[in-house]
Amino acid sequence: MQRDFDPTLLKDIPVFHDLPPGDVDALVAGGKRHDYAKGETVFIHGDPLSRIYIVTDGAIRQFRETPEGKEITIGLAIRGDVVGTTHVFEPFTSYQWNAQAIEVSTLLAFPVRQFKQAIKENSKLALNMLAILSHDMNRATMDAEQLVSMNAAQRIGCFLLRLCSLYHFNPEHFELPYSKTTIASKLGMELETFSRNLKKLKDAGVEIKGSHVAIHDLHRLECFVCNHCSTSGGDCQSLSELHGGIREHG
Amino acid sequence: MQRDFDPTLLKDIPVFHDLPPGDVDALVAGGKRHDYAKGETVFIHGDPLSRIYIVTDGAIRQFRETPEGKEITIGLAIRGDVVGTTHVFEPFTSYQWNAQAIEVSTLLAFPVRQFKQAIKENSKLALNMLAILSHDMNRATMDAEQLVSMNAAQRIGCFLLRLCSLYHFNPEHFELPYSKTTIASKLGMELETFSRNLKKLKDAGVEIKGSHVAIHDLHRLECFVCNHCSTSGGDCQSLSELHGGIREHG
DNA sequence: CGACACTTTGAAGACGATCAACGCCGGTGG
DNA sequence: CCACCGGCGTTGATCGTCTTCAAAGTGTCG
Repeated sequence: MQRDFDPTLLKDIPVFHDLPPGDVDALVAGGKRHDYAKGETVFIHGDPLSRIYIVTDGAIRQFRETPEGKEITIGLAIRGDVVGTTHVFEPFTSYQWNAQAIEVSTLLAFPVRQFKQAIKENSKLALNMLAILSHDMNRATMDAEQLVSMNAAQRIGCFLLRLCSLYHFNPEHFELPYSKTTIASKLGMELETFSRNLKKLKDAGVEIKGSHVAIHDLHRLECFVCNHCSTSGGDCQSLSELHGGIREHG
Repeated sequence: MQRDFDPTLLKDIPVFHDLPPGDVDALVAGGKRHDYAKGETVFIHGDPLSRIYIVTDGAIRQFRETPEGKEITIGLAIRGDVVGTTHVFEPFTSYQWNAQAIEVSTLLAFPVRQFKQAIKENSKLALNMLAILSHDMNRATMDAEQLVSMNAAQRIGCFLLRLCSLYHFNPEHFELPYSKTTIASKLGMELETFSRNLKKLKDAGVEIKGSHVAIHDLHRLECFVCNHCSTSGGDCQSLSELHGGIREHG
């Protein structure tokens, strides 16, 4: 059971950041590798809360379903992210939402009880979790803010800018890492709205064909996203400060 | 400096939960009591990040301003809540939003550096912070979810239900703890929209006159909030599970 | 080629934002 | 005591945005 994992899977995982190798090994020994096919379910809302997961490869979509069946994407977790953290310290006995692999994915699964215990005993681990949660919280706050303050086209623009910054994409030429359906859901809009608003982004110098994106003029897109500039014609130097649209990932 | 505080101010503060009294005293000795008048500013976006605050009395509104000047309420902090936590573990050097007292308020202010150090040295304190952040994160997630899945009237209904649960109000007869303007902003809608939708809540058996609220039929309001029931005519037993509308505060 | 998932497009309607005017109330000052 | 004012909330009319339903287009993979 110990060392099921390709050690490279454990590089640069924020949860383990700065932890002595011995600690990491001990933790990992208590985990178990799970592999998922694209579309496979990790857990569903109401399942007994048994494990939390560290994503070492692929992408996991977390979502809730409204009573009418509409799916609301809560978050997308990729390599290095943790799924289920916020469940650990709440008195939940079941998962509060669904998680599904949207790509071929590899997760490390840890029994909740054991992971919680590890956090209690290892203060460095606890600090890492605090840093992760703080960061997630700030992102959630910004996402909610954008939901009420920006229109669909601007949210998409923000998303693209953030993608470039996060993954060090070349703005002139990159591929969307998720399906448009997934992105639309994550941005809190319908797929049709997403599709239609891609045209509006053309005015901001963004071309999207299939999953290929070309941002011809970064600065123009930044101004487009920041309403102030579009109305006043002025410059927009502090977008990242204002909206976190291109802020760096921990 | 030590013991500026009425000791009752320190009862039931989640940050200090289960901490040995000695630890609490030591922590509090490093803090400073700040009092604010209604409307007074605690800090503004861009101020150097110097302190985090524990609310021991009153209410603090945290908000950002869009470039056009619209204010977006990020959260309302009341007795026991912490303001600025998510700043501590991020590489910010300035506050990322504004904080303002919306009532006469008392805060305990702690220098960020010192508070961070305390968390590093006191693992129980770290666990408390983890619990708080987890809880806030779950709330933020639910708020964002409601923003995209419910209409204005339903969000207001949810808010009222949550109020009753949180403060143990009698649904038949209670007063809004915040101004309608504040509530509307917190729910991500305009004051006019809020005002208009109060009428729609009448259909769900809710009467609001001034700041006085009377929910005549809890169950009907819960069904109103949960679209499933309104369309299918069915019962709605698991609202709290579904939407957190009436979930308990840590 | 054909099946299927994904995406685009069109038309209609619901919803909330915005602008503007008005009502209500508590406080201040004459 | 009354007039005036400012903060707060309500109401009405209009407009833009997003959702919804329906249909057609595109791509991939067997």
